[in-house]
Amino acid sequence: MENKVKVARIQINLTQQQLAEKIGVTRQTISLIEKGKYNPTLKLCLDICYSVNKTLDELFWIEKEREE
Amino acid sequence: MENKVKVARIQINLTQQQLAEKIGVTRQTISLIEKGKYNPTLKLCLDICYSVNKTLDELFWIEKEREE
DNA sequence: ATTAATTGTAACATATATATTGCAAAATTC
DNA sequence: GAATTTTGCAATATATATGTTACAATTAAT
Repeated sequence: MENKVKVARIQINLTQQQLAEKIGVTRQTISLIEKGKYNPTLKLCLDICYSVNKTLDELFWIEKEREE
Repeated sequence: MENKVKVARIQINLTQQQLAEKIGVTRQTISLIEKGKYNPTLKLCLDICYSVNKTLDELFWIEKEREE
């Protein structure tokens, strides 16, 4: 579950801890999401988006791999 | 957790059952998501997007309510 | 080089997303 | 309007997202 959370977070100069607090989630959750090891909930994705001023597509969109 | 899944699904003429099968999930899950009673997983959101040819922002984006 | 701050990760607990089955209500079709 | 399809929903079960705590590894600051 790759994404661009880490880049966006660093762009606005937040640590995982600070982002987590802003959202109201634990740092571990942020860490695991950034590492692509979690499949986050839509609500959490939205909260992350709001906190870093990005949209869902900007942070979480993944082009569908072609199926032939 | 409002969204535009139902509209998109009807646009391409699928029943909940058909969409569910296309995605590999149960009809109940689709039903609850359309009703806004579920907070789906990012992976599931993406799979729905792929199945109805929409992006995350198109189906699931919710403008942040202004806080003050 | 040490210290402090940040991040990765593991084990276990809890909350909740999703599955399963079944049936009732609505909507479509004939 | 009866039959069929589609959808809503309830109860229970299972899988997994997230929390909690703690510590190691890495990076930044002094």
